[in-house]
Amino acid sequence: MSARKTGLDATGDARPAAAPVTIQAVAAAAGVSKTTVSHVLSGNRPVSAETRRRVEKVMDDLGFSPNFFAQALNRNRSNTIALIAQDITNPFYPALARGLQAAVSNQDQVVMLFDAGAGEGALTHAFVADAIQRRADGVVIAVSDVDDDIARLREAGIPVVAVGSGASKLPIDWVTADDERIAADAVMHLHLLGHRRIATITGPLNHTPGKPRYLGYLRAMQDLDLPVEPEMIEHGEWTRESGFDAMARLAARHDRPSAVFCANDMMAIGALDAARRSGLAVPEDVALIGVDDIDAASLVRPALTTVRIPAEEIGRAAGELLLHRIAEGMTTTHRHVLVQHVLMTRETS
Amino acid sequence: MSARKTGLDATGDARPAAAPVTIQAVAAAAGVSKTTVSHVLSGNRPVSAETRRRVEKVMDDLGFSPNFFAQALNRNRSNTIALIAQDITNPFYPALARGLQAAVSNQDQVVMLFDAGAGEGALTHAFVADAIQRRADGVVIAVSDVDDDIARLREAGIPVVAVGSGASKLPIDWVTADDERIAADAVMHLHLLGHRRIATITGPLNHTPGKPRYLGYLRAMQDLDLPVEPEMIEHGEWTRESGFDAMARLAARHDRPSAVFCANDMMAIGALDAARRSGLAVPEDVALIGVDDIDAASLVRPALTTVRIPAEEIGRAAGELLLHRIAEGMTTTHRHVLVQHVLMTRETS
DNA sequence: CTGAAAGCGCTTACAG
DNA sequence: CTGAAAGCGCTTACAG
Repeated sequence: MSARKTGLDATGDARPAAAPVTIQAVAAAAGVSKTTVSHVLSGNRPVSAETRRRVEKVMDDLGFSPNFFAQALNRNRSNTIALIAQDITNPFYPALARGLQAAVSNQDQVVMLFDAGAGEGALTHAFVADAIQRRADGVVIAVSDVDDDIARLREAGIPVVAVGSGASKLPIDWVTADDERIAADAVMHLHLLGHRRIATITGPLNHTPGKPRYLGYLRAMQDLDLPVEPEMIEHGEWTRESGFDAMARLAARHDRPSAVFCANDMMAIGALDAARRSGLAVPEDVALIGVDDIDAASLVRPALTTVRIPAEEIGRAAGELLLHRIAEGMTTTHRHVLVQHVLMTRETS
Repeated sequence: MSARKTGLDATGDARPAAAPVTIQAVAAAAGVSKTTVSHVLSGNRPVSAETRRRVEKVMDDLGFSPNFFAQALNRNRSNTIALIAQDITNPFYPALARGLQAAVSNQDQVVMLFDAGAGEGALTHAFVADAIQRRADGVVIAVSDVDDDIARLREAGIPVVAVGSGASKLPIDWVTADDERIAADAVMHLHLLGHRRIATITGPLNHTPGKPRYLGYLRAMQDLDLPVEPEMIEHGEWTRESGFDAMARLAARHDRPSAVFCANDMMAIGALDAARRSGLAVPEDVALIGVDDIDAASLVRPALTTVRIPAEEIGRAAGELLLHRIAEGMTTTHRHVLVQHVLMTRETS
């Protein structure tokens, strides 16, 4: 660690931890049984107003807080939801986490965060093991290609909802954006603006969301009776550099496109640089549209037109699905939610 | 929720949850006592190789996984660290979370995430109550002005490390960036480039890090024997708009600065827009430097020179401090870590 | 409306 | 090297 310590300071008072007060202590002080204390706590059984008041006062005076583990051991419920995220450094996941927290916290659920760090599947396996061992009430899994992990969770009897895995072959609750429609809507938007020669810079085609966004482009072009030309299809790797290179190639053509649908914002920002480098004005010479609405999309000049994926809402929906599933238990029916995207028209189109 | 459901599909198999296998069951199947099973699990007592092998095989066959709550109830340890973050939507916090996870996960600790959602203190109080109730082994608190919450945690006997609270009056472990030096180093950088007329756009001055960054500016100007002129000090609110406005005012002066230290990147990006709007070339007419190194800093054109705060390292340091504190118990000495920032020289200076 | 007692699934002195 | 038993702090039939 390249940190420098500034040494110690010794002003602190070190009170020993307060004596842990148990339900037993409360019962004694209130002159009732543990049973009764437990019931004023849970409300599972009527307690006379007078007794209740007395017990509550004692709890307050003693600062009683029921032991979470003892409760969980009895109820066999952890009130904890695990979120396994692909890469928390990607703003999509924090927003997802926030929505999830919002949806489940009023049910007294807390979220346990696992960040796979954009790494390989090994970490995810470990996280799933943790979630099982800690008896999570449910897990939201926002990592792709993890059917085996999902299966393990279900064997352990833990409800799962997958995010962004319309791709999963497993019967399971999931919520995702409609990537194919996102792409189609982006193309429609360009078409409405008068563009006919529309290119695309795709992501990797073997995975979600690269593939559905590509298919959406194709579908829209066909629906609009626009010719799909192989020269108008460039492949990127989600990165700014790959977007730059792809756009440079398109710009160099004598029959260059008048508009480009980029499958994400990073590539679109790269494309923006390349366009200007090639002396093309945006949007006059080429219009550009991305997907995601990352922070930088609105900070860049000209500000990027893009399709926003409501990550927070996805998190909220995932939380609601999970709560349902927890309440219902495993059944044979599964819910799927497609969350609505929104077109953010800015300056590049 | 503005989502549309696509209905249900009914392909799933709904295997009932596997019968929970206990230590008792393992003991029976292996022909030993629970005591022995417990010890092969914990390694707290020698077990003959032969017995150990047999028990381990049974555990494997039965898919035994010890009940986390029963363990926690006995050991009085949750192996859980709570992270209370100001606003997980701000990229600083996810990076912090990642560093924290990295530091504590090899000690079998898991992180419980609480996102205060940039909201007021009420939520933080609730989170602290949760952390206490769930018997977190420790908490990292990355919210400012929460001395009362910190006090409650200490009363409950829970170790705390604060992030970014050099400001706290409490004797406590903390880790933070050296905001005053960050500002001073930024000014030094501009000075080295030949600038003498250096302005600043500050953040709010009543809090960390607005105040220390302002003080660092003052200190550096004095150290460099540069005059501190009130006209060269503009106050912003961390936002892009406030940066824009502040820069517009500076640009309008006949004695405008040749360089501006902006206390964060958002304001610097606003300043960049304003400078160009005023017909000033960056960095030829005005040089600009920010703080944070948000994603957009390198995506904007010209790319923003800034000072990077290593959030992930802060998280890692906080995790290490916390682990220490958990191991040592409350003592009267406290550790403080100042994490090293790094100058990212790009195109605006 | 209230209690005594069994039980949740582990760990850990105590004893051999 | 191994076990029987008490105990961690709750919840919940069962009984009154």
